[in-house]
Amino acid sequence: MALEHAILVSLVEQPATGYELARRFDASIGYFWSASHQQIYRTLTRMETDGWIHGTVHPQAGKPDKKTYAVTDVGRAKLGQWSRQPTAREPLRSDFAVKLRGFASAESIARDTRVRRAEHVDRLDRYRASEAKHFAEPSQLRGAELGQWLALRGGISVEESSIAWCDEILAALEPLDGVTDANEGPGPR
Amino acid sequence: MALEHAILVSLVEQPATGYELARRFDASIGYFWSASHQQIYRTLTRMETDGWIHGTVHPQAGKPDKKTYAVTDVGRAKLGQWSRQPTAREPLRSDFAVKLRGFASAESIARDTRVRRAEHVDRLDRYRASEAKHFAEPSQLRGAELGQWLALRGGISVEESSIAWCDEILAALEPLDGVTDANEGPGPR
DNA sequence: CAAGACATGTAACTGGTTACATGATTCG
DNA sequence: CGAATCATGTAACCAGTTACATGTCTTG
Repeated sequence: MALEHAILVSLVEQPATGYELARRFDASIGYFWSASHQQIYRTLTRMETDGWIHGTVHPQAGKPDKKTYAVTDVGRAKLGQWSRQPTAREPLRSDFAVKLRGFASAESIARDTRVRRAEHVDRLDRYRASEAKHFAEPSQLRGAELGQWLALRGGISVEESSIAWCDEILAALEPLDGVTDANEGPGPR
Repeated sequence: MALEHAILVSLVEQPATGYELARRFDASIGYFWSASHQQIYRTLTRMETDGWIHGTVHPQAGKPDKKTYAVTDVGRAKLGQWSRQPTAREPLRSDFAVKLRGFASAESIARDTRVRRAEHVDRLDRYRASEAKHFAEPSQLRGAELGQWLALRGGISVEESSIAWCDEILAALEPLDGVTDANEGPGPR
């Protein structure tokens, strides 16, 4: 039920076509809510039917038409309503943690952990760059900007603690190097 | 695709009935992979059909029969195979972060944040208690136990950073107290 | 100009959620 | 003894993923 609201948040910030939205969901808003372009198109259709957004078609010579969506008053109202409602607990689902708990192979866990660590470092860099660029003076922020900054702070916090966790795992696995098993010898990968 | 594997991990640790599993998914393994009892029953049926687990029926006088599931060799093999495969990135989905970013009402965000903070504190306490009880001497851990401990460490790390984030949000909102709006006056709740 | 990437979508499948069902046990 | 809760499930619906489709633009 919340993809719709994530789309509203994004369209309120700036109207967009389905394609542009899809790209925002690969970055920015996508850091907190992921969605594929297929989902987005389907949801946009439903939202327009329901009158939450309104699409304006721009014919393009030779190309397929573009349709830019903007939030209607109804949409704004729905978003406000949803935002004010208490948020339910957010259940976790981490394949990685399940694997770790099962602990079938120290080697593959170490490999996974290194990959994850690199991804987290990458994200953290981007978050920090974004913070430096857009929110140099946090104490001055109000309203929507403050919200954006706080969301970003959450992302930074998550990434930092994820990296720390990866380091903890790698440190714990190190002493096991070579000790663990027989089916990891050299060979094709 | 991973509920099955979470179930395998849990059943390897200790065979159980569907109901017992459902309760484990409210705690322990459920901290990393949530699932409702309906999902669990459905998945157990499929897993038995596929030969990953085997259920033994215990007739009970007056009560409905109990069925205890244990992992078969096939299941063990499947689990090992899955565990050794690289883990895909885990997309985030947080209603809370989306709301924060939309920032419709400082009041309701503060309320949500306080509730979340309390939940995180609660979990953190349980994790820490569990750590103290089961993993007093982490440097001695090996294999499955090490995995369990590292997973728990991840939980602790997530909770700690979530609490810190909540505090940051509350600190940023405080100066706005009373400034924000008109529709929050005293009244029934 | 053919091959690949970009831009925009539909359709089918699968996993997760919500609503309902049924009998036993406990408690006021 | 009736209401609430425990224990165990089925069914229908909805959201998310994967696979496919189609036309354009870029580039070697």
